[in-house]
Amino acid sequence: MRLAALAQETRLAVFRLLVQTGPDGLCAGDIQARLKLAPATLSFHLKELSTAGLLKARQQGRFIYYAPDFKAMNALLGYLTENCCDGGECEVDCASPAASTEC
Amino acid sequence: MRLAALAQETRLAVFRLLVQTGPDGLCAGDIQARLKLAPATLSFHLKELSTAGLLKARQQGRFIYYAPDFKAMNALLGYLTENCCDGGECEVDCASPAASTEC
DNA sequence: TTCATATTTCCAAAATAATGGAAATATATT
DNA sequence: AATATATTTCCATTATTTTGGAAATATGAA
Repeated sequence: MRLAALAQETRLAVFRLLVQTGPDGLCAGDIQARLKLAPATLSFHLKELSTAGLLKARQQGRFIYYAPDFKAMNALLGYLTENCCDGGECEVDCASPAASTEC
Repeated sequence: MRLAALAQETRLAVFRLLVQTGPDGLCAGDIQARLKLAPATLSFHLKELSTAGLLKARQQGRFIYYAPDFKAMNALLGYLTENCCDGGECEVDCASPAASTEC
């Protein structure tokens, strides 16, 4: 479950760091250094995020680079508003979050 | 943490049911009947969602109606894409999820 | 091949969260 | 006041998740 994958401080920090970094991503070691995590801990969370489909990994020599899967991220955002107000019109501002146009 | 509040099957089911129902919401008993939850269990999750700021409760007689706080929901969606690609332009489609215009 | 570095897997301990029965509270109706 | 219904709180049990040390694996460099 993707939401669950993001619903954990450490994993959210990892994901957001990668979102901010962009498509090139960061290798595990860099993430570890930036967020000060034990290797095993980071590895666990990277696996969770990858399994959830939120991250894409690519090996480059000894390094493994992780980057967000932006498509998956979008799907997740869409999911939350799906069928809002029973599919009908609604006066409430339940779409187009401010940041969604800033990317 | 709002994400964490939604990252639990039962709570997500409750929230989505309420999103689909709209601003009028449903009383606890109706939610309970629809999702077949033990009263104590539902109460626990409603409190989690409320504490997270995702639900608004209004008492009406003996009943307590719960409805989504759509503003909070939007803030949450925005949060995820915040600072995407370091604030710069990015070719990746990391905004405007399909469903966000359908509400 | 040997050594160094990057990352993961294994595993067990610790922490946190979910569940639901039973009792408590709150409101309404008679 | 007595009774009925809606919902919550209390609490103990169970289930799940997180953590990180140590060992294993993988890749590259000398």
